[in-house]
Amino acid sequence: MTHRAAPEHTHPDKVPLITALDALGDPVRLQLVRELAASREWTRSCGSFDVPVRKAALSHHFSVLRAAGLVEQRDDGPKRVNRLRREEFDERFPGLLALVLRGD
Amino acid sequence: MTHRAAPEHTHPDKVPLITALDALGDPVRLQLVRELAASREWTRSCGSFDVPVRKAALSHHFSVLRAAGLVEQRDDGPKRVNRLRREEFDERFPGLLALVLRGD
DNA sequence: GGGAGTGTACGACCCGCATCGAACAGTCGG
DNA sequence: CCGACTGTTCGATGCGGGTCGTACACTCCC
Repeated sequence: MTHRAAPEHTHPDKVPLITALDALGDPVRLQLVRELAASREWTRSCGSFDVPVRKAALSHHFSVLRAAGLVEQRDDGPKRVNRLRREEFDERFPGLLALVLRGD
Repeated sequence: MTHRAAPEHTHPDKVPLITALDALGDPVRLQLVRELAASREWTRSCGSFDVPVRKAALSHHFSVLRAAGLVEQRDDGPKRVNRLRREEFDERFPGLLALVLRGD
């Protein structure tokens, strides 16, 4: 046994607007979302992102992104791979994700 | 003479996305924007908003909103009246304001 | 001119958050 | 079974942002 505890997710439907704005209002998390959006689903492990923070902080940021309904995670061997919740999040906050990914 | 110094404004065009998200990611400022959106332009003075902070903090929040290109201010006698920059801001960040004003 | 009203500037305080290092848990491959 | 790798958790730290009180500037009206 000894399964790893599944990460706690929050569906975008239950996310207050201010939580979403707050989650996206951080440079590191914004970068994570953008980089994740540019990758195929379930291909990026947490440590594979180009952000200037150590893994402890990184783990924290992913926790915030999960709580904001932006990211879904799944265990894949020793790694934890990620997926951007495009459709669900966009249905809850139409256009917000598009705005974030619109570069500039 | 002794004109009052005109408040410093930033046009939405020059506002980075993260600045806008950060400005809207605060409960007090979110309330200010919403309340302002529900009023006719140039009718609300800074002190006329129903927020649980004193005027020093209030002044700070309006400074942030100006810097984010969300609010325009004009001196009207002893008061300083406000206007939500709907069109300009929406052109810069399409849909974001709508999202904020969509209540829920 | 004086007083009331409005908003800004300044300094101080404080709480929260982002960060880190280290220790731990789980997984896989040799 | 042991070591390398990945990510979480914990406690500690530092700093930035939100808040306040006070003092100040400006405007209007009496």
